[in-house]
Amino acid sequence: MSYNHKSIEKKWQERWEKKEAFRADDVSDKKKFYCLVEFPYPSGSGLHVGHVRSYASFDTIARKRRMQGFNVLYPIGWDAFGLPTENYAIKTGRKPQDITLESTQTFRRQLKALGLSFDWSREVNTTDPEYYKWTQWMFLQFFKAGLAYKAKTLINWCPKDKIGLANEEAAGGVCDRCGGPVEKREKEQWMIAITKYADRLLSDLDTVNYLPKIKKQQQDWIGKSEGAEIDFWMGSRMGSGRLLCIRVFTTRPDTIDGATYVVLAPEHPLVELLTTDEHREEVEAYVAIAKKRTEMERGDESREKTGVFTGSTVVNPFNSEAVPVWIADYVLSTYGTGAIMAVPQHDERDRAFAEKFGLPIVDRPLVAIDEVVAKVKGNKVTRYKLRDWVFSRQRYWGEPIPLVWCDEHKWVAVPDEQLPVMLPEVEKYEPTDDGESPLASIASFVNTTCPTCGKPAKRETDTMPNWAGSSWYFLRYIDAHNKEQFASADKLKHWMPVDLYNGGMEHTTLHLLYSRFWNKFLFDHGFVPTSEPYARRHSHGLVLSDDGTKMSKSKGNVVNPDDILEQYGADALRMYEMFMGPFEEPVPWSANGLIGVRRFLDKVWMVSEKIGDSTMPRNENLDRVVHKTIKKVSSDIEAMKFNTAVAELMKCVNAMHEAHEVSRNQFELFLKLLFPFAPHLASELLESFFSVDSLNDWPQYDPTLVKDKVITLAVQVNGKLRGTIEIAPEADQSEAETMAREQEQIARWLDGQEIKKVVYVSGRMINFVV
RNA sequence: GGGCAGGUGGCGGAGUGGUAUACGCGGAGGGCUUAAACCCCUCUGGCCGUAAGGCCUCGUGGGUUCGAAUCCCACCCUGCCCACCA
Repeated sequence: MSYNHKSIEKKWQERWEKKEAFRADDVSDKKKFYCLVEFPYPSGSGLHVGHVRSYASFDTIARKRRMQGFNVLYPIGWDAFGLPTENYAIKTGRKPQDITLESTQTFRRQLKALGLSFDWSREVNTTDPEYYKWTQWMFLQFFKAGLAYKAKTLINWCPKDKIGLANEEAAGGVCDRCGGPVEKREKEQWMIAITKYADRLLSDLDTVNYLPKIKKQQQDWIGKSEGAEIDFWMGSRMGSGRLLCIRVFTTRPDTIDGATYVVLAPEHPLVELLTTDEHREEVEAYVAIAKKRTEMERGDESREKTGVFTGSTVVNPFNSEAVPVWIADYVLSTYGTGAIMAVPQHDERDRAFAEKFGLPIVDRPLVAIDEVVAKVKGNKVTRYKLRDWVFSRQRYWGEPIPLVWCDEHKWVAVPDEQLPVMLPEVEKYEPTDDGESPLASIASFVNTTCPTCGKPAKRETDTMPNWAGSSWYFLRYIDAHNKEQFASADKLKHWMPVDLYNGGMEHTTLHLLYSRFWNKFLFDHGFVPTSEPYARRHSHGLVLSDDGTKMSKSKGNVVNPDDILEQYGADALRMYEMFMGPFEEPVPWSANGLIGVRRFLDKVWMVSEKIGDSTMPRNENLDRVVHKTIKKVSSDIEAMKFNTAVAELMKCVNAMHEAHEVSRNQFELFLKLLFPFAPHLASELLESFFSVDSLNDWPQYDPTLVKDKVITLAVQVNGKLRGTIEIAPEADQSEAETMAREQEQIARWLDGQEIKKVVYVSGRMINFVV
């Protein structure tokens, strides 16, 4: 017997929309609960079943919280700037604005068809000028605080996308966007000094509740290490008469006595000066090759160590021994000082290098760190792996950076009242051949006047990365239509921090770190009330294709939610995605699994047809089942064990299905538990039998009913199961022992044996040790 | 190479010191039906046995324990993340 999901789901979605049933109150006596899911990038292909897993699971929590009397904020919006839309625009000759509008319409329709309880009145879109006005304003706060600076740096350059990448986006030497290899290129870029916050981003992890693996990954990414900088001086003056020194960074100053050579990164500024004439040719050839190597190649640890001698020596300041200076690409210019003291005895890489080039390996005693640092006049320093954030993109589809170049006043901020700096319409979206943004070729955009002196000036033509808009969207939800401020202080104070935040593991070191930093900066300047934006962070596992691989358009194994909604309904899809496996872990899609969940919902419908009247005597066994279900489902939702919560609901319905009669009260309790998982069906049945108004409380279990009167106790002999007995749970050992011995089966095993010990665990088992 | 998470029936997975395989899928048999679908009932880890019952089983091998999928040690394998960070 199948229920009509189409009419039921449509009816309730319309009703919720009309009533604005999920609108959060900015002023309320209720306790607030801010429940956040990462907002989607509205791609042309529509919603992915992976989105559904995250949104449906958190919808369950949001709905349960509302029933529990919380004032719940569960918002949604669009993270719409970025390359996929721009590349699609280039390919099709359409405007990114039009493509984005179309994609968001598709996503909105699909999300509404899932019956998710988002507060649609707070929808935000990062490409809306009313939104990016504030992204630009926040960038200017960084600029005014001296945290945004333009620097000529070696950047990761993707030759295919013609775009500079942050280190985080170029991990492993591969472009985060297109998967192609990344090159090094020198470029003037806007940078944001996230490293100034490295220590706080690390230590404040102690104040938040993140999944342990998320916390660990952030710690590793920030990569704090304590060490010392020590100068190795040249023994004699160079030809110019200057005395040179190499400053090395080491985390092991105590091993300095065993430092038998020094290594510079090929990009180190002293390479030129230290190379003697007879080694110049060799050194220059090596440096040229090293520069061409991608990070990927240099990062390949299995690769044979390479290097070259400069011809110079410096003095180990601890023991005054002369040590040779080498150049090798296993030393990175971007970490520490770009120079190391090599201690083959204590470092595997140094050892491999020393062995290959016949450098001395000496075993010498360790020295106390403080003693070394004092003797060699070094200084203790803390270094981080974290790099500053490359904030410029030579691309069209992003927020224009609101700065003006004036020859007299250098970089000048666009005044607040002139924000937003609107993204102009252009003919072509491709970056220019020299890699500049398409905005650079629009004279009417570029040419302006200096806000300070009024003389002719030029606008910055780079745009921001799409991590900009997503770094503060959770703040805008709080006051989405405010024209005077990004959000009012009162409302921020009411809602922040986010109580629970869910997203993918792939955003742990990008979005999550950036947005924490961004929020901390705003906090330091008095714009937001909390130092940390998210009190608790969780992550969901990928929904894989049924063959266990990632779903991808190119492989044609993408499951379209529209087809599922049509055939099985929103409740079935939502519940199946919660049932398919543990929330945090990747799980393959299974069409059969979906059918199983739909059968369960049909069974709920069938049970409704046998609901008795209120004069029926109580079926106490079924009462017990219902109250156990209340207990388990409640705790499972809190622990985000949605899969076992669904299993428990299934058990309950199976019991109701088998029972001769199901009372109104029993069924009502069950429907309340079902509501956060399958809100349409539960609402429909609640309305026909009871009232949807009854959804203003979450069922409480009766502690006496969740305890069984009689339990099955396992009886073991030497730890092996030999039988079971039915007994009261509170029975003491002697009762259980007597009863067990009466069992013929058990008596046989104990016959003629000397019982050394009896172990009794009340409610669990009794074990005879013979 | 390092870190993290894992390895349980034919499949997705429950169970983290006390009856291994909850729940779902799939499969077998039966019922309903003119027939099929839906639905309902029973069975469903392996081996031995007519049965009662016994033995084996949670990647592999050891250990701790009255008792181990669960704790410890070693090894093998898979996934994810990081990867020459001095």
